[in-house]
Amino acid sequence: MATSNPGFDGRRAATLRDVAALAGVSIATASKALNGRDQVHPETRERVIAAAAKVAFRPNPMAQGLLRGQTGTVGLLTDDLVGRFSLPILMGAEDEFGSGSVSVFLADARGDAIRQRHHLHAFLDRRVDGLIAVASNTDPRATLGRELPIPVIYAYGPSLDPDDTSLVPDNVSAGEIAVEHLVTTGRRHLALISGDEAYLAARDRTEGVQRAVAAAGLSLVEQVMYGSWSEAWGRTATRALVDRVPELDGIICASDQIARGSLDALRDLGVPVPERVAVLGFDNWEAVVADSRPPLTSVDMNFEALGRAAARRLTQAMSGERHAGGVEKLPVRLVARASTARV
Amino acid sequence: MATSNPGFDGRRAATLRDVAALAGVSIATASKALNGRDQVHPETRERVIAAAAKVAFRPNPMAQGLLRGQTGTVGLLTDDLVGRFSLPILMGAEDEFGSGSVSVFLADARGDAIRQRHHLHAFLDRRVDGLIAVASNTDPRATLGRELPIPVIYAYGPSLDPDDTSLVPDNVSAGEIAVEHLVTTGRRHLALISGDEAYLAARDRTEGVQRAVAAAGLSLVEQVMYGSWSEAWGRTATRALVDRVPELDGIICASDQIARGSLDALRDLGVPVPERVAVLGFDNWEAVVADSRPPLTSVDMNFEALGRAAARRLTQAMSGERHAGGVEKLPVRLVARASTARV
DNA sequence: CTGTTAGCGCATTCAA
DNA sequence: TTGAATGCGCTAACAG
Repeated sequence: MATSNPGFDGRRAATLRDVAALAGVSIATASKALNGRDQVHPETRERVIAAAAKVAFRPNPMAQGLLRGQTGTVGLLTDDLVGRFSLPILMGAEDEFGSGSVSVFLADARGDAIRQRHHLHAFLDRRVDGLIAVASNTDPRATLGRELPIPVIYAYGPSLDPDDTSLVPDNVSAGEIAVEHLVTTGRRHLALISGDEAYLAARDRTEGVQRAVAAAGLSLVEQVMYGSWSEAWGRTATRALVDRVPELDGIICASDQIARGSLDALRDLGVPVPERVAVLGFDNWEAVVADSRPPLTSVDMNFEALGRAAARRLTQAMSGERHAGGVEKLPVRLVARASTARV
Repeated sequence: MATSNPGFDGRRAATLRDVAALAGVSIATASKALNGRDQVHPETRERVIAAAAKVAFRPNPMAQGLLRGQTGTVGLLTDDLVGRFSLPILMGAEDEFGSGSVSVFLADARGDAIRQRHHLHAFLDRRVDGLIAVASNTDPRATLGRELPIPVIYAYGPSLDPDDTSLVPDNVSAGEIAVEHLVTTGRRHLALISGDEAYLAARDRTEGVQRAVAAAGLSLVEQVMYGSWSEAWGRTATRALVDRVPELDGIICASDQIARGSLDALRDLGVPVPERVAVLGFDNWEAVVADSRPPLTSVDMNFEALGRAAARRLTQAMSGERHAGGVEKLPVRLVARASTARV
């Protein structure tokens, strides 16, 4: 009769007890059978497995966690959930973890220190096994703490504490790659329209550009122009450039948005791209590069790969590997499109 | 001597046992004291609280969860983590939950059914208390399942199952609001450049536009133009429009990107905006509306509010409130900028 | 090979 | 007012 059914009721999630009862064995034996321990008769194991399948048994992670002192979760603490930059990183990390058996907690501090502490403590209270801190820009940032009981990987914006482990895109290399591409495709009179100088990303890209220009035996046709990250700045700077430098044949813009502004200005001025001037941006932001006229060559910062790398690093650290710490720069890549096509 | 220290060792997280030992009471008493149960001497309570503070005691959520059968976690299952649309929703939800005591698991299925099932089961295995499913567009989608043991809220893309609870932006209303704004600011000869007709969002916005145009005693100067969601389509359609309809004085574009293309085309053609033609978009995508020439009026879909609403709904459902299910449409709002300024 | 026992950390009986 | 005992679901000793 139904009333004599001692265990599984169909609504509540099945427990090991239900499985054991159904298979007619003890809880311990059921556990061993399901966990692949030897010392279990093959036939018994089969019965248990069948019973588990029948009631759709899934071990309660809280019980397992309580026992082994681990939760199988990690925290993703971002400062900029809506931002274009931190998001692909976050996605790469989620992707890397999600394919395994760790689950990812998400929290957005929005660049606010109070909220950051709040979420950090929420994560620690939850007993996450590790943490990835994703910044909203590449400027070095305060550490989350030196004495945290779990490993932390900083992604995008590195920690100021050299003992922490940080992964960042190589913006200097990005600048170099940009120049090399333009030089390779025959440009000689290059200008750089940078972004907001307050950002390390702007200064790093500038450094890379200058280094590669010098290495090519050239020099920029005009002093580096710093401004903002906007299309408007790209337009303004480009108009000034075209005015002052007739021989100009390549414009490096420190972001896709600036480049988009530059393209629009050149169009207004009747300067053909790429025939007379090549234009190149950074970040390879799909929404901008794909639909601009012409499509925009851009340096992709490989954010998703960065996120995956951070996840792998964290996994290593969580499994006990000790790392020296420090900042590791990850490679970037150029995506060529029509705006720099050889003429 | 240090060796006689029975409890807290400084590295391992403090347990209630440590607190109790330090305060010289039993575990049970410590528990009661910290949880505000009465039947505890005020002085004892103080001692316990002090001890807890001293060792930075935080209750282990796995132990608590095991006991009460709840995890205090929810799952956020999105189909489009990088997408502009689902992301603000996700952010709103995270925001709403994060301020409370529930933590948010994140998983991205990328529109893939296999991955979706995988993550769904991962969430269920984790014993999340509830789930928010965020789609990548507003088209109705398959339910995650009728017999799930936890409440689910569908955000953005509604579930096909009418028993499920779904929250979506009101795209029809969005179309109406757009027309009303243009009519109010004196435009009479309106055209609609829509998006990809395969998307419900495009058809809904069209419906709203047509309804409001009729209500204003007007009619569109040209048949609704369906195409893609791109700038290129905005440019193409606009050129055709200007060619065919000299009296045109208002263009409604079904997305900001289309509108951006429209603005660029009008600029190329020498048609002044907003003096001769007003242009309006949808989604209020900051990166597009702010830096376009002129800044673009757009209908904001209030995604963050939608995310927060979904979170609140889920919270209610998790605390036992039964809801009828069905699709609820949430209000949108127009953000006026220069592209539709009254002349 | 299988079952009994113990315990992860906590909250809640119930007895003192 | 306090404390000993119980159990959430599970795994790992150990004993049979």
